[in-house]
Amino acid sequence: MSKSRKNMGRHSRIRSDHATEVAEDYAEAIAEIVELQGTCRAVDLARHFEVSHVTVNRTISRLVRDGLVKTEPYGPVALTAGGKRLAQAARGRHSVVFDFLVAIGVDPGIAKVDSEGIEHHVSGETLEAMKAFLRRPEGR
Amino acid sequence: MSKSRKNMGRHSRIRSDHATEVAEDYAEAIAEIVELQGTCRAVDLARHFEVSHVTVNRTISRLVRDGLVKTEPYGPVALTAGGKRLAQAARGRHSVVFDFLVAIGVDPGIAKVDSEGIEHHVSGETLEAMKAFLRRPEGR
DNA sequence: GTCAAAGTGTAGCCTGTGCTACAAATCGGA
DNA sequence: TCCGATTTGTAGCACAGGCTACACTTTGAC
Repeated sequence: MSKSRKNMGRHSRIRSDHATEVAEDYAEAIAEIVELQGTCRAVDLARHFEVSHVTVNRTISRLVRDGLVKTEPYGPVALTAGGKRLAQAARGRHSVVFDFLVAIGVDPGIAKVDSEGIEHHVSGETLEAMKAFLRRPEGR
Repeated sequence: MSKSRKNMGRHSRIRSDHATEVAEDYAEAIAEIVELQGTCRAVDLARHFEVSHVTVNRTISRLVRDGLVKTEPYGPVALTAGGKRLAQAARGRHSVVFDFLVAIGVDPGIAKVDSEGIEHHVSGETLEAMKAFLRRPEGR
């Protein structure tokens, strides 16, 4: 991340936000797993994302470096305050996108997959438009 | 691309489709530039995506390798038949997503940026739902 | 308590996408 | 025609994200 993200143009911003996407996905997944199981281990994330534990390991290192996650050798993975904030924000966006897709008639199974990809590219304005749509009385 | 994409799970598929996204973006951009200027040079793409010409160069090499693009040393960049097909498909999806966002009330400027990110994550089913929405008589 | 299974860490490899710096080619205008 | 500006090519670096192979801890069943 040599440029300061703020000074990036639209296109390069779109491309280089992959790191952020990954961070959001991980934060969301960790929050979810902790909620379900009490703690989250690396192997849970490996299974969740269907990648090797090595990849998870290094991603977690980056998240630790970026202050989103706490962990100890051979110990579980936990979100920091910042990580929790990120997870909650991602979750909020995710659920709006999901509900929205279902509202326009997409099958929930499809909507689940698509919303995971779409959520990272939805601006605040578009999210508001989706929320507004969901508030319409006519419904779907 | 060691795994055959077909055998990938949802999550890994989502992640590893970045190469495809880039290919679609380039195909779309090349088609657009050719339409506007007659030919497309590497420098046009560099300006379009706001990346260095070196990055464009190597990306084009990959597209050539993948049979989407034709080019010669110091020559312009042209799409192969496959590249044109990809460009057209991407363009179609892009315009549906853009029109859809505008239809639900998103500012066109915002919709332009968001649709570029979203288009790659929209399944055929979701695209159909968007098209169906656009066909509604009530309009927005 | 021991030992195997499960989980985690580390080394080393590949590809993709970004860059700077420098070299070579092409093209236009004087 | 020639020279400088533009464009393209190449070398080499960094980092993210994927992997396999192998080593080491933890944990649980016996």
